[in-house]
Amino acid sequence: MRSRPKNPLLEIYQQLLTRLGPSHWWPGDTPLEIIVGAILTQNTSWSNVERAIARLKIEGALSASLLFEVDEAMLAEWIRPAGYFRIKAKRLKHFFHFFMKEYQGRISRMQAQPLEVLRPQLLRVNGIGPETADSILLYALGKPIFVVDAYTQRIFSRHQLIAEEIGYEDLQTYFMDHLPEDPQLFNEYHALLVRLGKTFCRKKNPRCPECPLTLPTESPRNP
DNA sequence: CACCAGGCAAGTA
DNA sequence: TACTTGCATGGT
Repeated sequence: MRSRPKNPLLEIYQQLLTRLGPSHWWPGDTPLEIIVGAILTQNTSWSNVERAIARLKIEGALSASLLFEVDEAMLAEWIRPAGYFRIKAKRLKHFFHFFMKEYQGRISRMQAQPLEVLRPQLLRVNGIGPETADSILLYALGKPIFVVDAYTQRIFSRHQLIAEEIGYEDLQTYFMDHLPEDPQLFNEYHALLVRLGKTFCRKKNPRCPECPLTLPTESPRNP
């Protein structure tokens, strides 16, 4: 009688942590900056987002009241390097309208609300979808929600741990059903997946020849 | 040159 | 409901 296979998700996590080391994530100095970054990075490389954030800092625009008040067209110019700059300016305005109206532009007020209230609220803001909402909840507010992204989906489907066509919520449920509800764990796990993905799991090399991840799925069953 | 990057919403049938 | 398309800059 063989012992129960251990939790594959935890094994993969330990493996990534050992090989890559801890991440120090999300790149952002304040919760507000993390929120802005979460919106700007939609379908966009982080290096482009960094330019936009740098510009916002130069303009002294990384505050809730300023982002609420600033002219949308001017904001668009500031964030131009992040791409989709008109639509993202609109999305930032939508979020900060919501943030001022519901929470007076204060992170602590927002943080005081439970996850079950915040997530649906965020999803109703035009321009905030599941990944952006969850990134804000986890990385800016420290709420225990697992962030799924393109890398998560690609890495796990290439290793045939999940179906290729799995949806966001199902994949998130898969993780959260098999991991302890710990924001720090969710944070580090997602960070590790992105770092692995950036290096080894781009669309370019579908084979992932150098992928350092070895799977716990096939426990050696003796013939 | 073509393709891609830590999505999302709006339009179509 | 289930596809498809627009959005846009900067790196490879």
